[in-house]
Amino acid sequence: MPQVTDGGNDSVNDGGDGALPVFAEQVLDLAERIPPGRVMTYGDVAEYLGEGGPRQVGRVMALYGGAVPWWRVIRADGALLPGSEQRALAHYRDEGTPLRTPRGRGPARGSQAAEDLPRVDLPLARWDGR
DNA sequence: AGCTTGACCGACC
DNA sequence: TGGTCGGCCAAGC
Repeated sequence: MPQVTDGGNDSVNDGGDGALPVFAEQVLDLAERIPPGRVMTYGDVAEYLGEGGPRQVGRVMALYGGAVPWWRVIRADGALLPGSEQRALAHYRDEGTPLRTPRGRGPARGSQAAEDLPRVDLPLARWDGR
């Protein structure tokens, strides 16, 4: 095998299907298979795949998240995406995802943020892949 | 080759 | 309850 002609184009080692890195495909596939009413944290996804870290998962979602139910992948603290909270919240209410009200059950006490955005009840809605 | 940033996480105060 | 610090992994400049 006479030289490899330097193969200038190294990398691109995607599954061969295209411009989508394998890791990204894994993340998207997993995101799609998350059942309604359930959520996973970035760290969980990374741990489930056994590769990369939470940040890499976040990157993939940021780039290709538009093709999957991005609202089912959230941060470890249960906070929703800034700017898309309302959109995600609408999906949660529709899917019946366990939510946790900021404080207070019952009659709200005056001091409260103008919006009272509920957060996802992670311990309850967390999906481990089973 | 090195530095900065990012849809992050966990520990600590 | 919430803000800060360090660590992790990859991409962009």
